[in-house]
Amino acid sequence: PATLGRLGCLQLSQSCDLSLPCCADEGSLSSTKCPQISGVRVQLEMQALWQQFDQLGTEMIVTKAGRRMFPTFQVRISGMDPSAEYVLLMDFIPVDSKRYRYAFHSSSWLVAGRADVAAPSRMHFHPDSPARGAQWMKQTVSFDSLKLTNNLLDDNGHMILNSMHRYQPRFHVVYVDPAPNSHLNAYKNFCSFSFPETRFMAVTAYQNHRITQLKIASNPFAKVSHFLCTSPNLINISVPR
Amino acid sequence: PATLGRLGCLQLSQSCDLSLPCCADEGSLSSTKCPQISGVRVQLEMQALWQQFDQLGTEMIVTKAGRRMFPTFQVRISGMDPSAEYVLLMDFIPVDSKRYRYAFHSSSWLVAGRADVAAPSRMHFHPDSPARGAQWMKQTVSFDSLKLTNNLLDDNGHMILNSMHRYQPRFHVVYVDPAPNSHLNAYKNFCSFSFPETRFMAVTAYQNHRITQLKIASNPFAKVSHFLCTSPNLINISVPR
DNA sequence: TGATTTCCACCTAGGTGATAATAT
DNA sequence: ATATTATCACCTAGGTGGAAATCA
Repeated sequence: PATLGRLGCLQLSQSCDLSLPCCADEGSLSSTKCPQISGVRVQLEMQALWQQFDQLGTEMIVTKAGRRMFPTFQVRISGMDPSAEYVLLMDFIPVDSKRYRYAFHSSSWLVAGRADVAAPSRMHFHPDSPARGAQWMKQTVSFDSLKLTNNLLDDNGHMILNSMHRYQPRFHVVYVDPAPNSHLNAYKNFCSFSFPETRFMAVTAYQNHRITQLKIASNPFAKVSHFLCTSPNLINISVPR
Repeated sequence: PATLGRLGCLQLSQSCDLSLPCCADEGSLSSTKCPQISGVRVQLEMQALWQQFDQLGTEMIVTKAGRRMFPTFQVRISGMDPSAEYVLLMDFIPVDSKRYRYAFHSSSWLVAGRADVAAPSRMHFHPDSPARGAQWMKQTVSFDSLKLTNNLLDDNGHMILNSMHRYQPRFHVVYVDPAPNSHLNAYKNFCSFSFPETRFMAVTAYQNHRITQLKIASNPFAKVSHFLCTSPNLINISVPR
C-alpha cells in the first residue's frame, strides 16, 4: 500500500446491527455515492463452500504468529470505472457482544458471558492497492495474504481478533479521488459489502469435529486430504467444486 | 500488465553495438528526455555475485518449460517522479552473431559458426506494471518471475533464446504519459540500461563445471548447497554477501 | 558426437491439523 | 476444566542440478 492520504476519513460502523437484514450490497443507496462507486457490484467466490461451513458453524483458527483463513475470502468485482483508482480493504466486526464456549456433549455453542474488551480494530489493505478498476475486475481478488491473530500486541499487520468471539468479515471498495479537498465528501467515495455466510467463530483450536473434517476435506494444505476424500467412513463429506 | 496502449511505439535497437562502451546508463542524454525520465538512475543488485559469475563466463539454463535466471536480475531505482506512472520491462539482445560450443579439454568457449536465425524477440513486463514511481523506488525491483526458454513456439510468455548464443539483458523504464498524442514524442518517454556483468551464454546443460559449482554454492534452491559451502575440497568457492 | 529432453531426488518455503505441555 | 501455546509430521507448490535417454 502506497501513500493513501487521499482516501480521506472513512466513517465505518464498528458493530453489525442484526436487526437489519445483512445484505450483500450495503452500497446500494447509489444516489448518495459518486459515479465511480455507485455501480460497483461484488460477488463472493466459493460461495457453496462458505455455505457448507456456515451450516456447521464456521471456525477460524487464530494463532500468535497469524493464521490464514480457510476458505479464503475471494470476490469477483464488476461495475468499476476501469481507469479510476481504487483501494480494496477488509475488516472484521463483532457479530455480537458475547463470549462463547463450546459444549461438546451437545455439540453446540453456548453463551459464556459478555464480550472481552474489543481487540484493536485494524484494516487489511489488499496488497495490490491502489490499482485501477480494470486491474481489479480482470480476475478474482483474493485476500490470501490476510492472517488472523489473537496477539493484542501483534507487529506484523495481522488482523487481531478475540478467540471465542464471533466475527463478520467486511469488504470495502474505496475510490481514490484525485480531486483536491476530496475528503469533504469521502463518504461518497466508498462502499462496503458483508456476506453473512462468511461469519465465523475465532478459536485457538477447532471445537466442532465436523468443521475439522470439512477443513481437511476441502483445504489442500490440510494433511491426508487425498485419503479422506475417498475414505468410506467419511463418504458423507462432499466438497463442492 | 494492464492495457498499455499509451506507451506509444518504442524504437529499441535490436543489436548490441560493441564498438561503443556498453555503459550502465544509456539514458544519460538527459536533454532529449522528458523530466519524468531524465533523472532516473538504476543500480544493479547483487553486483558482486554477478561479477563472480561473469569472470567464469555466466551460463543460464534454458528449458522447454522455462527456467528462472540465477542470479536473478534485480535493480534499485532512484530519481523517478514519485507520482508519475511507469512501466518496467526487460529484453535480451544477442551480444554477437555467433554460435558457440564449449571445448572441455581447454575449458573455453569456441566460435562454432554464424548465429542461428534469431529467436522471436519478446518484452517481459514486470508484473507490477504499471505503477507509480514511489512504488518502484520503495524497494528492490526483482524480475524473479522471468523465465528463459528455447521453445520457439512458447505460449507462456517466457523469453525465447537460442541455446549456445550469448545475450545481454537490458532493462527499460517507460513513463506512461497521460497526455493525448503522447506517442508523438514516445522516444522521450523511456530510457534503457545494460549491465555488462549480466551477460550470459544460454545453454541447455551447464558446460563449465566452475559455473555449476558457483550456482550450487550461491543458489539456495540448488541441492546440497549447505554441504558444499563447508566442504573442504570446495573451500575456494566463496559466495559474496 | 554434441546437444537436448525427460525424469527425478532433493532442496526451499510455507500452510495444515494433531498432540502434548502449559497457562488461567 | 477450559483455553492457549509450542512443536511436529505431513502436506502443497515449485525451484535445483544430475543422469539417463533421446535427438539430429
